[in-house]
Amino acid sequence: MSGPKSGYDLKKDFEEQISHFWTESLGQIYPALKKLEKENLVTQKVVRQEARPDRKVYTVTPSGQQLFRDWLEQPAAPIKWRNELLLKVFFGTEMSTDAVLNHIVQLESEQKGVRQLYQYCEDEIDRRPGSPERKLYWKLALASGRHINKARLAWCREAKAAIHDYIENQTE
Amino acid sequence: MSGPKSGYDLKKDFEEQISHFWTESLGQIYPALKKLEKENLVTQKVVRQEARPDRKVYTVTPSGQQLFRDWLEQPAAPIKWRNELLLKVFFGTEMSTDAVLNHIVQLESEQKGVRQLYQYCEDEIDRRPGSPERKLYWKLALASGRHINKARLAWCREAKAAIHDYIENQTE
DNA sequence: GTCGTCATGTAACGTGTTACATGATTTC
DNA sequence: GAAATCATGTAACACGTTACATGACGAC
Repeated sequence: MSGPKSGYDLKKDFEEQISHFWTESLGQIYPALKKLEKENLVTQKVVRQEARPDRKVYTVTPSGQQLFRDWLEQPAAPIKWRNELLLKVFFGTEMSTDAVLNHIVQLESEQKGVRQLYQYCEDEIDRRPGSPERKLYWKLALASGRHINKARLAWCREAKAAIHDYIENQTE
Repeated sequence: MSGPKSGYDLKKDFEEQISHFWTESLGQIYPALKKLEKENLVTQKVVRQEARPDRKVYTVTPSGQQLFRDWLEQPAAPIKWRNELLLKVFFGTEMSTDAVLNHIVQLESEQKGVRQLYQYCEDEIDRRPGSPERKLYWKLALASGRHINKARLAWCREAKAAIHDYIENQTE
């Protein structure tokens, strides 16, 4: 985000700012930067350091910025679903009800942790420097995660109740 | 799901039953079935048909079922996030507010369509034959989608309001 | 006549993760 | 003394999609 960055810097940015909705590994970033340089979308500058490996700092070129903006305005690709937990719940008939409940309880406690993380992140945004516009969009992206998180927790409650209901009607 | 199936059958099952949280292409399914057969987790049976290509029908072996059950009870892998729309919103500072709003409005109308689809699916489950247990888990998996859908729509409303708010405070 | 469905599969390509390799410095 | 951090990168592998190929049938 804004300003010259090395591949390593980018990875850290991804992790702390947008890991909630996007992940990228170094094995992708380094080759990508090389490719972008070949296409003149970024330029490289080697910054020598003492007692530390050289940093290769990249800056986006005007044509790179143009391409980025064009990409930004194009409609986003739909999300591809790959939710292993739901797949397992779907096949719940092949397990004991306890095993299914286990999955749900695990998701629930995981999501309770996520909820706290979001709270912390939102406070962080306020504390950090940045323009109101920057903060607005950062918060919006976070807010989406918060809504999804809430939805997951609501589902956990509902799912637990539905399974308990089923068990009771079964034993009657 | 239950009973011998061909690769083609599987693809259709994936599409109509679990496409909301899992996708799989034929280019994955056919090689996978071959591999599973080599490992004795499924057996193949060729069913000749007239005026139609032969069907290769696969049945899960006992050891395949055991492995499947073991897999089911193991904790699910966490979801990897790749939400292009949120990534674009996050970089909203590089676009006009209108362009950002466009993305949100598009998501909103898409999700309104999804909402109707979920309603239809839930009615379908009731209409179709199946054990109460089978229906329970199918509905639970669907319910998750419904919650997430609702969360997305709520976020759209919130996001639109936040951006409009920002615009108003800007022009003052 | 063209398109979609049934039914299989391969091959090319693109995407993404993980492990490995280097090597000094700092922290526990 | 071990592990994490800084910083780069490559290579092997695994995962996934798409296009292609075949060929008959039925619907429009």
